[in-house]
Amino acid sequence: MPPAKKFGLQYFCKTIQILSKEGLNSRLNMKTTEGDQKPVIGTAEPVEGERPTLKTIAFMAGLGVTTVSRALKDAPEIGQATKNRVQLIAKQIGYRPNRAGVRLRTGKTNVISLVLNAQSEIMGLTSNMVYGISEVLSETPYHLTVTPYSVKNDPMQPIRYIVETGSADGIIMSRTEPNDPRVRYLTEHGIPFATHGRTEMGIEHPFHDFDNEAFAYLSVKSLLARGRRRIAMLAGPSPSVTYYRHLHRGFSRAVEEGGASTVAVSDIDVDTSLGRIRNRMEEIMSASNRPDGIVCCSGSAAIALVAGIEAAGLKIGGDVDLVSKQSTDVLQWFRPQIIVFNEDVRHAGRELARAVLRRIAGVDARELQSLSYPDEHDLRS
Amino acid sequence: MPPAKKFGLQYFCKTIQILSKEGLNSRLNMKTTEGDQKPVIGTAEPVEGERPTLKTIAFMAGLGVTTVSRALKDAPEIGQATKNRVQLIAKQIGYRPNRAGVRLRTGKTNVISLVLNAQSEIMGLTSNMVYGISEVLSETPYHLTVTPYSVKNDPMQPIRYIVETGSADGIIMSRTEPNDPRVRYLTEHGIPFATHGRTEMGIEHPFHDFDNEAFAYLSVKSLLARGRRRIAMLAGPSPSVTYYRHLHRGFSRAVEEGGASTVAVSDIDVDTSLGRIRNRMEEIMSASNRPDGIVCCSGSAAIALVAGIEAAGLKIGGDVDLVSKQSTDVLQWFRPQIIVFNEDVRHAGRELARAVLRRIAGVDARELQSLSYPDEHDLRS
DNA sequence: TCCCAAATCTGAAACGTTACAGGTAGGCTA
DNA sequence: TAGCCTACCTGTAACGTTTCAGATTTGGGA
Repeated sequence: MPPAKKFGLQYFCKTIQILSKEGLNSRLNMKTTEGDQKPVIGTAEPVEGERPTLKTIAFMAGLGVTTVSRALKDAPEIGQATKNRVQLIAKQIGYRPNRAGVRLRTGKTNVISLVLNAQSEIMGLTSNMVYGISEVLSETPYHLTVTPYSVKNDPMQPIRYIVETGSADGIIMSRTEPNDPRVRYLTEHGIPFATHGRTEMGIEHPFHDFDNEAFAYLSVKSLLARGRRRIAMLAGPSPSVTYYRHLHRGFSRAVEEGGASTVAVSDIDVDTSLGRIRNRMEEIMSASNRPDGIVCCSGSAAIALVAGIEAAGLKIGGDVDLVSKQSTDVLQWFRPQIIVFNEDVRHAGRELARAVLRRIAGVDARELQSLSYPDEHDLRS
Repeated sequence: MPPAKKFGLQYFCKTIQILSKEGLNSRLNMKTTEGDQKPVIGTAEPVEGERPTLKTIAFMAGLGVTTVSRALKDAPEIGQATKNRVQLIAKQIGYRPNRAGVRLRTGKTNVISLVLNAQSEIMGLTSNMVYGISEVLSETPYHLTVTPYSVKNDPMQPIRYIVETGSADGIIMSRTEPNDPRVRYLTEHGIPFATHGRTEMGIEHPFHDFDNEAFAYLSVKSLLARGRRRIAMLAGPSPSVTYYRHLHRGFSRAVEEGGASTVAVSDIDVDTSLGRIRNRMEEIMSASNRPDGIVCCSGSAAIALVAGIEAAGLKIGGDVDLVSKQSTDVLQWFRPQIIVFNEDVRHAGRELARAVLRRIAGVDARELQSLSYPDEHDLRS
């Protein structure tokens, strides 16, 4: 008979005592050492190839499955000694709850879903977001699943899918619109979520946002400080996305305050292909009323902008200044040097993950709203 | 009594007939229209707030749950008429199998896990990989979960977790090593996987790889064609990663063939911070034995390289030429123009996803190995 | 007319977990 | 001593699915 290796004699005895009740062994349907009827008990190694379940622990501890389940989650009706013992066994045999079992019984998935637009990739945004979220989730039982959708498709589609199939406990999504149907839908259905970006629909929900108004304002200010008077902006996607408005608000305010004028940049935005941005920029910079200061809200677009500007025979820093937002540090090393403000998307990911988790835990949405501010790195000053 | 809206009289009658057996209604535990005993049947709308299950369909069709389950997966022992009927009902009420139920019963998770190194982000790699994979999975019942690990941690850790908890049906991972313990472990455990990158351990497994040897070879060739004689390379991560060797093989071969010489680039690689790359590059380019041609295998590193080169007072295209791999199209617009070869990571993601799925389906590993070739975009020629 | 096989269909059990509704033992009060 | 309360533990049922081992029906051959 194998000795009760690490659990001490008491557990062994208790188990034997339980075993003496007739039929228990077969009722528990446990593996036995071949030939005789003595089951493998008391050993602390993960003995069987199969994954341990509550039943395994219950068998080893000589307890009921229910008791084990409760002991593992520190329920008040279980004695402290029992809890300690159960938790020790669980740890030693490497017990991990079966997620399918939990999910089937409770409906809890332990999944957070990141819903992403697969078309509009702003340099480094997706990856940093993913890593930021993972960083937080890795210390929890939650897993991250990614649910992308094409910009041509209905953004509601993945959301509906998740809700209808109950495939996540919480959702993180970006590119919010002022009146965002996803926010309305999820709120109505009581599904916890957090958005990267704000809305303007009177619904309080968790969000994290970069202060694009401040970014645009500061960007224009720094252009004005360099004596630029004719300011243009390559803005966030379509006007339907909320931060487009923030950008324009900050932009207009700074331009007005500085008594400068604006030059419209039509036909292109940060979702446009870099080739088109370059070409259109060349046109714009070749016109007589060309801007002498440009604000850009995407790092990769900025590189294309520069290409267009130079194609028009103009010089950054001389004929025109450029300020850009960046979400990696690549632009820091880009020549000609441009003025950059950093958006820490990884941090945003962390904030969003924390927000959904706390929302799931029942925290009021208003406590889960945060803003982060542009961080200027002007390498030229 | 509600009419059998869309299913025709026969189903209605059949249902009624079934219902007439006493107790069936309560046995099925179905909701009934309040007051009387007539259950809601035959209606094709998703009537109840609750999600339909097999039981719902069974009830509506007047069949057993088992039959419905089988009918939905086209089992041979079910009559064609029944199949059609069941599938129609399922479609109309929007039935979707409960993943937890399936997973608990069969052990199949319908999840593919992408295991990622969260530190070494090569510009655009992660996001494009994610999108490529999703593109393929979106047409299947599979979901994508992302499991990142820090480069400081044991790369085996996430793999072990997935295997031990059975949390995915297949795994996609990158940064393979010639003798990769993950590949060995997964092969031994019979878990389907596909790697981005090859191994050299005599184990046949599905992979997709970019031909880095060809990339390095062609890069050096194009430098030689420009009259460059002293060639250097900023190589892939540590020598422990397989593609490092491929790069060097292609590099050495081309250098030898051209009778050129090499300049070692020590202390930095594509995993190093861009700031260090820039500074180190400035040192290297200030030395007397500086290279006049450089190969770089990461787009973001290339930008830092250029910064270092220019800091040393040298001119790209004049004093030195630079070739870089890129996995987005950003470098296309970068000035000074450098020679670029494209690696289509999104395509790699698609290939990898298809490979795991086919591996799960039992296809031989040797049929699931593919290579993609560098695609030159030299804007200067 | 009867019987057998093929064609369809069926309920029960099981996967691992948690919720529910108890059960038992021991100590305290009356 | 009985009765009751508390502390601790228990078995059963259920979540939705698939598998197993039949059950029923149908049709054809003898």
